[in-house]
Amino acid sequence: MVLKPRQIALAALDLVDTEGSEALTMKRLATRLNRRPSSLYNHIDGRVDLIERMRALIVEDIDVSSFALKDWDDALQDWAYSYLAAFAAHPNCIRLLATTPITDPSTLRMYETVVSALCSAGWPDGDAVAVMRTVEAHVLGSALDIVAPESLLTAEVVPRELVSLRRSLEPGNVERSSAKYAFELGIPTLIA
Amino acid sequence: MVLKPRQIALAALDLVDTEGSEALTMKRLATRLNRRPSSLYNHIDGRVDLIERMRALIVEDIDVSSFALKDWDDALQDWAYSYLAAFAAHPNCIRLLATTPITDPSTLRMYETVVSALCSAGWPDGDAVAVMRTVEAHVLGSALDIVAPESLLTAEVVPRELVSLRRSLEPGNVERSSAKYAFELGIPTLIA
DNA sequence: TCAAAAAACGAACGACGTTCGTATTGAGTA
DNA sequence: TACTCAATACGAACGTCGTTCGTTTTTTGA
Repeated sequence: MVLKPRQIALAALDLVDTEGSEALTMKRLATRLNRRPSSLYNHIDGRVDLIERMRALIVEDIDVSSFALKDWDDALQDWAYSYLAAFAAHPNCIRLLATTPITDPSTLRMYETVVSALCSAGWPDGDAVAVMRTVEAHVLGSALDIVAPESLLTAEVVPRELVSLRRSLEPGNVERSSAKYAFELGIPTLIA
Repeated sequence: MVLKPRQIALAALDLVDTEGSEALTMKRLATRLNRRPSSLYNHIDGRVDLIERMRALIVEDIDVSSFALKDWDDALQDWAYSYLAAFAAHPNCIRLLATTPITDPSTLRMYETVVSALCSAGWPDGDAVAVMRTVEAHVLGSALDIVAPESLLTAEVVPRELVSLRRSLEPGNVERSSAKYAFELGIPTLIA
């Protein structure tokens, strides 16, 4: 049972999925792989490299095929949906990835596909990446909100006096996600 | 020269503003205050408490007065602008605050004001907080993008083959911010 | 002036990521 | 099958981090 970098990243992904992003330590990861922390460095370049490999695994699930088939606005919408779904499948990873500089080649290749399509559709060079990142920022924000509403704003910490906020945080807000989808759906039309 | 918690948070804010979020260590912060790390614990409860105090300082600059004066949609727009401006003034703090659970009372009070106004305007309890967080997510995403375009996606790491992406990342994309503002301006109307 | 409270300090702790030298494993070849 | 050499696993160690504790120093206020 030789250890491959991809297996390490998969184990890390599962670790974060099941125990949260703060559980991602070399020690705990090595334990899951029946190794010692130092052994992992024979396969990966360190923690940030590990996170970039996790990013690559998630980005694998993002579909960019629409850019070759549809108009830029429809394709952008498909991309946003696929992007959202891929990150929503690994909610605990979002904050981890959002705070690590992107160096993963496959992610950059995805960006290239999007920007290239936008440029071909007539968008100026400077604006194409802006459009893409605007959509991306909203997708990431939505993903954070959809899957982890209590991660940043929890009902327990809200004082009793803030009645409106408390009432709104009661568990009856699952329909928020559909609102998010509707909102996200409006993005491309808005840019157009 | 007695040390007050607010001064510590202000020093931390300046430290992160000038040297980046990774520079926020107790040692470096204490050095700026002519103290030793352990001394800080006589005034603050630890690192997360410190970050919450930094959040409070930034939230101070967010204006919610419109909710008492205007319709909910106009007020929401004013709030979003003010929110964006407050965070854009401290770009290096955004990732720090976005990854720390919110417990700061003044921030929660701001949320209460927003949600309360939305509820008074007829929004259902469950949806009010969703609307607010949707706008907030977009504001944070935009703030990250406007002030730190190279923080996550830098031109240096992009391989030579990805020509469209490289071309789009050349320094001629300052006008993106105006696009962001236009985009953000459309949010309330979109929700309506 | 002086006692009590507040604050600053050094030392120490455990956890973390990481490096290094060495032992062990495993794959390919004689 | 036996051997060789590279790949891999390992323990020990390092420096940094946040934090705690007991003690000393400073500040406060009566």
